[in-house]
Amino acid sequence: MTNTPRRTSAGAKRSPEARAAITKAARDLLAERGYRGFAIEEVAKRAGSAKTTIYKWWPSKSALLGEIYATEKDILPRPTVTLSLLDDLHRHTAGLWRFWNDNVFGDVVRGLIAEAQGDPQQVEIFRTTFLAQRLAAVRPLFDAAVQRGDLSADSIDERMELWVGLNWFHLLTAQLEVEPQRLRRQLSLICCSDLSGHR
Amino acid sequence: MTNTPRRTSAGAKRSPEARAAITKAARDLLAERGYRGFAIEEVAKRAGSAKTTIYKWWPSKSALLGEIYATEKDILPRPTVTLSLLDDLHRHTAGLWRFWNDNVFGDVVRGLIAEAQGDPQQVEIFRTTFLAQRLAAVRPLFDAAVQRGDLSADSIDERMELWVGLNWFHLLTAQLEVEPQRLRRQLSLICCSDLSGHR
Amino acid sequence: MTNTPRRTSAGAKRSPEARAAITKAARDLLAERGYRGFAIEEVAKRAGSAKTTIYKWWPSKSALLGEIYATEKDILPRPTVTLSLLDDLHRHTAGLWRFWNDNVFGDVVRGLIAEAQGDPQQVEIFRTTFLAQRLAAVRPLFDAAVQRGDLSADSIDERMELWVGLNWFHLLTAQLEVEPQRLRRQLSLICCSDLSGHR
Amino acid sequence: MTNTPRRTSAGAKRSPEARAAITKAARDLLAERGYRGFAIEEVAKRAGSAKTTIYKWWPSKSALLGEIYATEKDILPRPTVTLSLLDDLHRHTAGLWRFWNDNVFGDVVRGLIAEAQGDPQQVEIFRTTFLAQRLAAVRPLFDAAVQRGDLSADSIDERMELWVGLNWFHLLTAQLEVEPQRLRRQLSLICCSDLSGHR
DNA sequence: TTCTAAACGAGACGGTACGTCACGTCTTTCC
DNA sequence: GGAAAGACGTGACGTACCGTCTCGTTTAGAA
Repeated sequence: MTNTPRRTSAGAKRSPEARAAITKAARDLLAERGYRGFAIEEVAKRAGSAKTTIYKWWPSKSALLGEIYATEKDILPRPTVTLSLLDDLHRHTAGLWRFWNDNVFGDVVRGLIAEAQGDPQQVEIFRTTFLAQRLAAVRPLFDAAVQRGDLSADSIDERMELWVGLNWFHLLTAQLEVEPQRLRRQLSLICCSDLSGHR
Repeated sequence: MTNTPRRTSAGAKRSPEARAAITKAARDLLAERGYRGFAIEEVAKRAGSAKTTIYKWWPSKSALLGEIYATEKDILPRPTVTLSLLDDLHRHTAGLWRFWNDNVFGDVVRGLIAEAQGDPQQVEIFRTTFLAQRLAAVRPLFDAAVQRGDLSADSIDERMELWVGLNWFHLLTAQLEVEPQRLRRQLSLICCSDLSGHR
Repeated sequence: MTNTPRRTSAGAKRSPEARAAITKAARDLLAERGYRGFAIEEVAKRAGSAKTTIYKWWPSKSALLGEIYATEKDILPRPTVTLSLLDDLHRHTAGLWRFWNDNVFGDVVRGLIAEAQGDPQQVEIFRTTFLAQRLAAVRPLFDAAVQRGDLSADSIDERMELWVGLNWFHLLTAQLEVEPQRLRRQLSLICCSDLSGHR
Repeated sequence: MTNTPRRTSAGAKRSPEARAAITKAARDLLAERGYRGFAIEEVAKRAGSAKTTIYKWWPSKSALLGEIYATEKDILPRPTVTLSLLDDLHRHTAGLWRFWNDNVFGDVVRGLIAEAQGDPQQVEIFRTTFLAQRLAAVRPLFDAAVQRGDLSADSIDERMELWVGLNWFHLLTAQLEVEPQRLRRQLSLICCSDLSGHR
């Protein structure tokens, strides 16, 4: 046997210290210098780690950024479901924008989006992992609305895309501070049940 | 007297040849290598020009790309106004996505958005120049709808943002090829005149 | 966390190949194009090396040139000591001027001197490293003369400066080909043991 | 001088204002930034003049530097003749070094020497014009010594070269501040009448 | 226990592109 | 027709990160 795999196990295990030091350094660096100043070289220096180690575990800048964001997802505002999709979405969106604006995480997401561009493969990865996770998080709000009969099931994806687009627009143009009523009006369009009366 | 100001004008004029050579080289390079391969250094080499000359007239990569995009965009059919905002928007959006998808220009816009991230100043510039121009181009469609009494004037900006967000979402996730009916449904939400019935 | 050094270990060693390739390229370039045509950029290209690697080990053009000069200088016969300082100095000086004149190395030293001007720090470096080395090489001649009782120990530095000054004068005015007797007479003043009879 | 808008003349003659403004700007610049910071571009800017104008009248940087030095030659310490060459030379040399050290003129001469290197033609020009003038200025001291019978006429040039070499050595290594007795001892070797007793 | 593969730090290295500086030549316009 | 203003190509500068590649040093599972 021992054909394909070879070597069941031996050798040192991945050091949790190194891992922690790297993600911490990355987070700090991002907080201090923003996406622009985020360089693997600098992360390694601050982590007291080696570039090789970083490249070993995170094949790309995006991978590291993604992990940072994911790690922090617990802090992410969890959507709550009430009786109105608009209310739910408004509350959640406002919270999310505040979260992006107050922390570095707006920068992180910006970085993720920006970093992915230019490499089709990365875009793919970004869409299927990161974005999918985020979408899964809000989907319950829409599902509940469908349950209530407020909108049809097959329009969920289309509406969610509009919602994500709106988020990105505000994030990428650094316009996360918006008058609540204005935001609510925009969201109401997304929640709009009337899909007929357009000429 | 008029001493202090001292000069109306003198000196060689900006060479149209150099300008043309640079923009042409930039366009070609972009077509050949996409946004990733777009380097000022290479543009200069191809244009038979000097880096300094480029930096003199276009303070940044983005500025040069923006100009290229703007001139190229003129080739696109201008949005046309009929009697239905949804029709107009659908036609224009589909054309735009095709334009982005078939040429490198999807890449260019992606690059412009990505490039701006990480430098607040650049975001500002991007928003006030590039984005503003693009928005001005579609606004007539919405204006016409207002004229027709189909929607209220004060909701134009909010709707346009939703529209841009939708564009960006599809652009940045490399999903520019979409079933027409699906796109139409999403756009219908943006055009939706019904803003009531939401709690 | 623990800011204390987590690991102890050394990195890769300086590659002798790179070093050799760089000095060789530098030597070749110097020979072909002289001091004027000597550019770090070109050295890097020829060495198949990276500019950064050069800057890492030789902080300046002068440093690299200095090293090249020093190693090349070793090819020169070391100054030899006989029973007469004047003879020794004459032989050595004539040989040095020939070395300067026949190769590019006159140019190199000229360049080193010229380059240093305008930056006090570089002058300092030039004096304490390059010049000091060169002086150490001739000092034995004078030491021997002191041993023989031909001149006093405390006048060595003063005499050597005169000697260097003479060299530089001829080098910097491109007058390295001189009638031997004339040179000998000038050197004889430097070796002169009579320090009296002057008011 | 006149910061008021210059440029009176139109037509054919060389403008003295421009000339004066350029040399003044050059002098100031040299004083402020030393030889390193001495750039034609900057001189032009300060003079409110055009680079072309400078290049028209002074074919090279050296030419401009040379003129600056020459202009100031009236301030140069004039050698005075007494009964002792050593005294005369000592007084003159000390004065010269002080002059170089206290003003920018040390920098100017350094610049002239440095600038000439690398271009054989310039070295030639430097030697036959600038250097010749300077040598002519001290020659009287040596002539007087010959008159007094202190040294032979045919050794003048050789001694003067030694003297110039000594000056340059100290100038080019930024060692213009020297203990008087030390300098005197070095000069005494140059003045030394004893050309025999060397083995 | 001993062997040995893996993880890790350090960091050298070849690259690519950056944005800047000063050069010397040129063209245009003003007086 | 001299001089200003200044655009331009040229060439090199020194820097920042990239991602890959040795080097020894630990470390811990397998023999």
